[in-house]
Amino acid sequence: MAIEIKIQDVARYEGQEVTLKGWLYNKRSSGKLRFLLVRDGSATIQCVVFKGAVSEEVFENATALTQESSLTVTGTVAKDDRSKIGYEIQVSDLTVVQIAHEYPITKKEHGVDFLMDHRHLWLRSSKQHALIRIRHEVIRAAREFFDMRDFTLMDAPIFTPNAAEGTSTLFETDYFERKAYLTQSGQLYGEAGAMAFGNIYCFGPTFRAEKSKTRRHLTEFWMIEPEMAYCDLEQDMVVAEEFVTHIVKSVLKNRRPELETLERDISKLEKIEAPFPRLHYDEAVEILKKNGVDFEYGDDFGATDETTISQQFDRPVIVHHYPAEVKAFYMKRDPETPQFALAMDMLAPEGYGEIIGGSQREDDYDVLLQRVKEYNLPEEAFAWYLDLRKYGSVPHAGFGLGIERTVAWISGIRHIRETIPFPRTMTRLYP
RNA sequence: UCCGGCGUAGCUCAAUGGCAGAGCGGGUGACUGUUAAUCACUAGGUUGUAGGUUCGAGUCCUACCGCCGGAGCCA
Repeated sequence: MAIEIKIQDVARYEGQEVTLKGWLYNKRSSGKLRFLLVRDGSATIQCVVFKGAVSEEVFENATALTQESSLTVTGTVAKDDRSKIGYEIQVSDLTVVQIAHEYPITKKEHGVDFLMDHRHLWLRSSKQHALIRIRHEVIRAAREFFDMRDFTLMDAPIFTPNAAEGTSTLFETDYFERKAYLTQSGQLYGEAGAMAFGNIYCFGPTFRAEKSKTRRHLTEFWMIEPEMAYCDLEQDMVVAEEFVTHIVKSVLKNRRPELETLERDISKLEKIEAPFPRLHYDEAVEILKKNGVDFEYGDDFGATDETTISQQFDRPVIVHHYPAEVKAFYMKRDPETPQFALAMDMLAPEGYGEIIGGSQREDDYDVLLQRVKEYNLPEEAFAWYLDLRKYGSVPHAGFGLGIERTVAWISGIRHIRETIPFPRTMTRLYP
C-alpha cells in the first residue's frame, strides 16, 4: 500500500511508492507517454505515465484528463535533473475523481478584468498561490511580533456608530432602523484597550468608501493596529521599525521560494534593517525642493511626493511632525512646536507608498474636547472616548499597518488587488 | 468627481473606409522524454449599445455603458 504524501515532501520518499491527491495543472503528451503536471496545493510535480507500465484503462484515463481535473496518482518517486523540484513520479496507477469542464484560464496570457471575474479559479495559478502564501506569512509574523512582546489581542468592532475622521468615506448600513457605519480603523477602541491592558493590538478588516481607482487602493483592506500606554512618539517609531523589520525577515526566512516565483529582487529586501531613516516634515520638504518638486509648505504629501522622498533611501523612511492642520483631531501636538502634530508615517521603498500611519494621542481632556469642537464632531458620540482622558489618562501612542500594501511591497508586485484573496474596489464586488 | 486610454471568436490580439483573421484553449488524429511540447485537420463571430456620415463602417462622428490607468483622499 502506497503512502499518501504532500508533493512538497517528495524528497524524503525517493525510490518509494507514494500516492498524491490533487489536480491537473497541465498536460503534455508524446506518443506512448503522458506528462501530467499535478499540483496538490503544496507544490507541483510532473507525473509520467508510460503506456507499457500501466493498464490500458489507466492510460486512457491519463489521456482523457483535462486541465484542473481532480485525480489521485500512485507511483514511484524518482530523482530527475530535468525537474524543477528535482523529482518526478513514475505512475503505476491513476484514479480520476472528476473530469473538469473546459477550464477558462489557459496557459496564454489574460486580461485583468477576465482574471478578476475568475478570481476563485485564478487563485490556483502559481503567482497567485505565492502571493497568498506571502500574505499568510506577513500576517503570521505580524501577530508573532506582538504576541512575543505580551501585547493582548483585543479586536475592535466592525459596526460603529460614528466616524473617527469625517463621514464622506464611510460605508453606511442599516442597523435595525438606525444608521451604522463600517469601521475605518480600530484605533479609538484600541485606546480603550491600552488603558485596560497596557499594550494591545487589533487586527481586522477596515472599510473606506473612497472613490480611489489606483493600484494602491481597496475599499476593504486589513490593518493591524497596536496601541501602547505610557508610550510617546519616539517609542512608537522604534516599535514600528522593529515590527516592519521582523515581518520582512520572516518572509525572507520562510517564503523564499515564493519570492523567487514572483521574481522579486531579494537583495533589496535583505537591506531592510532597523533603525530606519527619520525625517522631520521640514526635512522632507527640503528633499522635495531639492528635487525640484513644486510643493506648498504646510500641505500633506501626495503620492508622487511620497515616491520622491522614499526613492532617496534603500529602506523604509519615517516622516514625523506633520503640520497639525492636515492631521486627525486625536493627535497630540508637540508642546515645543505646537504647529506640528506628534504624527508619523512610514513610506515603503520603491514607490509603494505609505504602509504605516501613527501618532501619539492627545491625552489631555480639555484639549481633546476643544479639538472635537474644532473639527465639528458630535460631542455626545465621543463621550466614551473623552472618558479615557477623565479616568487615569496617560501618554499613549500607536499606529496602523496596512497588510495589503505591505504584501505588495515585499512581493514586488505592481497592483495591490492581487495581495488579497477577493479584492473589493470601487468597481469590483464579484466574486 | 476630474483627466487619459481601451471595448473584434471562450481568451490574447490583428485587419489603409473595401472578402472579419491568427495564436492559445476546445474537438479529431500522429508521435517513447515533453517543459506554455510539436505537427495535421476541424468547429467557433449580432466587431460593447443606440444613432449618424458614406456607394460601402470593426475602422470616421455623437451619446451612453463597461473596464483599465492616473489625480485628489488615504493604509
